[in-house]
Amino acid sequence: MPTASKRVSITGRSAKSLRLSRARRAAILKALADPHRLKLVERIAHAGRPLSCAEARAALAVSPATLSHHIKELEAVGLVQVAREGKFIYLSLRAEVWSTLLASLAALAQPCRK
Amino acid sequence: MPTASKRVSITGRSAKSLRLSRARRAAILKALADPHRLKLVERIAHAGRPLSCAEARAALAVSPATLSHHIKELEAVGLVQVAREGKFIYLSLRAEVWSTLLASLAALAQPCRK
DNA sequence: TAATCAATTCGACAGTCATCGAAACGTTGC
DNA sequence: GCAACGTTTCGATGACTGTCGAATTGATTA
Repeated sequence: MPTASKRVSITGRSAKSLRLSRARRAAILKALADPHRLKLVERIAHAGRPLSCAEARAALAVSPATLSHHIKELEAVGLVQVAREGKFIYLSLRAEVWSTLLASLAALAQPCRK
Repeated sequence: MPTASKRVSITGRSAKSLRLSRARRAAILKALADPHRLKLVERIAHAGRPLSCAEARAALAVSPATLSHHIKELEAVGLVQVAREGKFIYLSLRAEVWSTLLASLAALAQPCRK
């Protein structure tokens, strides 16, 4: 089954619809599968504005090294965007990736809507 | 913040709504985070009927031992139900758990609908 | 009972991962 | 430049995980 539009550059900003391969879906799910990272994503999503690193640290209670690792993980799969401003960083959710993931999972539950 | 209804017995069949803790959500996501298991869940969902173990093996191309391991993993988090009929087993998706998971993830994306 | 087949369990192995302390990097302000 | 601070990288460690072959269990059939 040949797939259509291929604009999966992770940095694909001007997103209309983007397609997630099963491997990529699994990678995103793996990034979400850690309790700390899931909590972090929740905080970012609920904040409604870019989340500072200090806020992230307060929410997670892990060492700076560990937090940095988790942030890099979420950034690598394209779920979270990292903005740098001088010394500080700010985290925000990539809405297109998130909604595409949800759509993929929702479509999966359909009993073959062929 | 105290949580309401607590009917999370995994075997909670007569489901109205069930609540998933973050830990449980993370556990389910971890179960989905493996490409083989994700593919298996897709096949089960798309089949529209209980999937035989032979079909699962054909779809995954792993050893019986490995398949058994993955099935147990999916069953442990309550995503998949295993029905035994003599020598054979049949796999089906727990719709309530699946829809609850999706609802949790979807709610997460709301920018604090307070 | 014996043989056969589906599925599971048992080790074992290689690879991955979360975690941290310590050191390094980059920015800000003195 | 130098000190302070936020963030990242490095190295190590302990725990977990996917995988398989071999042995086992349990049900069916000869």
